[in-house]
Amino acid sequence: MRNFGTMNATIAQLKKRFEQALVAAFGTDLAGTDPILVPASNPKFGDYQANVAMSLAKRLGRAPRAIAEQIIQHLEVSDICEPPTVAGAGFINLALKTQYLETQLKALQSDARLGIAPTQNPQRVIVDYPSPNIAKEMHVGHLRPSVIGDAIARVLEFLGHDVLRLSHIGDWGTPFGMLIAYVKETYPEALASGELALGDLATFYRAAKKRFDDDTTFQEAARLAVVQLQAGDAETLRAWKVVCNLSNRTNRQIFDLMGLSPHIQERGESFYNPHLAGVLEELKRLGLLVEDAGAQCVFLEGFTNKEGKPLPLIVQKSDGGYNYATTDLAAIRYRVAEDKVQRVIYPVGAEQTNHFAQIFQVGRRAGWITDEVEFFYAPLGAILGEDGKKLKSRSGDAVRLVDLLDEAIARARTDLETRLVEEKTRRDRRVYCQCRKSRRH
RNA sequence: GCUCCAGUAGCUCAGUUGGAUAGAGCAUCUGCCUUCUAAGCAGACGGUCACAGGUUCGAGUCCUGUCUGGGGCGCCA
Repeated sequence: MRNFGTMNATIAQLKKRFEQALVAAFGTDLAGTDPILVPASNPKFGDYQANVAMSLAKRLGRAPRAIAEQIIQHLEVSDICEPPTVAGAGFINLALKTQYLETQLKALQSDARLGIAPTQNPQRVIVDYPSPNIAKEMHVGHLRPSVIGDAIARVLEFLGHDVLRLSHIGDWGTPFGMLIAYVKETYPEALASGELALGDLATFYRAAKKRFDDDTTFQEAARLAVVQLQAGDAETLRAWKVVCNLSNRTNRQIFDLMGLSPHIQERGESFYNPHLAGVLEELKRLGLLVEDAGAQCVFLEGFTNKEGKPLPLIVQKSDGGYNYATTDLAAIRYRVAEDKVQRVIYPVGAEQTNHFAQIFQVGRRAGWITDEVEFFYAPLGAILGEDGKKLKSRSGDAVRLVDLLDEAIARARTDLETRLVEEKTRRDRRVYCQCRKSRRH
């Protein structure tokens, strides 16, 4: 059951009255009949309408309007509504009494919770927060999951749920390998000193990406760096830690700028790293794992490739590395087994619909996701530029989030100042006019 | 090729288990506020709900097909 606020309580109350009226008018056969009470389709019909008379016409073998008339003869709602009326094909229209509304509104006004009762069955809920890859700066794509995720978390918390805010940051894996390989190759002194301003890192990232795209031997070096990272190589880990700390500080500043909850916990890909092998083992034990072209896969039901063959979800690459899907599966397993959640919400861009359907399917087939726990993917649209395409900077990269926020704040401030000046001018003019008017008399 | 999402007024979108004459904001036009390049108020205009079938007392809503746009589709995240 949902928890009822005041307006919902009104609907519940009216429904009860209708159920009583239905029994009084037509007998106990109709006990428990849904009165189909909904908000009025148009304000001119009042506040609520009951559509049950039409639905009963065939069953009772009588005209809907006659049924409606008989219902309202037995309907006792005078403490809440004006006298009900029958209209159209057999609609019963209800208008709330002004005095009833007054009483309700006054009650809301004096209630710190605005009439919203805490939930009857609080759950442990995880809300997935935007997961920037910390090898890169946050960009415009992180805005929506930030704001929407935070809003969802606040609403659930207000309702009385135990909300765990987790940022599944990309602090591991391929982009890091590329970066580490590039730093090792081009700026070994920065690695040794441990000093890297993030701005430099962003530049490094672009240069490394170009290097990665242009040179196949460098791609190999990057992949090797990932393996070294996952194998726990000391120097690689040192470089990794420096980058993590810098990046986390910067991201927290951006979170603060957006006014996000201070209670966001970082639980990134590195957190799940020790659990990945266990995920593989369990999938293998369950008979879900299949080797294909050197990669460890789970073949999916309902997903096919261009040739119509079942599509694999790759959980271990042919080079031995793990990927996005593996970490997400580890997170699913951990959240159920260790966090003991009843609900997990992922506000993530809509383009990942397939990915979530796939990992949820594997999670269910592995027995981690049961009917007792709800994994909910909340797809989000993208923020588009004026050309209707994803918002890009002039150089073609995604717009940096900090730039976007700075500009938004600057524009809002300019707009506010303009309005304040206009308002003052208007006030002065009004005073002036009133003076002239009063002088005339 | 397969698959997911979307298509409602000029624009941006609501439309709650299928219910009344499909709504709102913006834009446009008209009028009002007896002095304002402001602001507001009132009204008007504006729809084959992408298209074609089907289900039924009734379809924007459910089913089937078609068209258009967007996303995704083996070792990125």
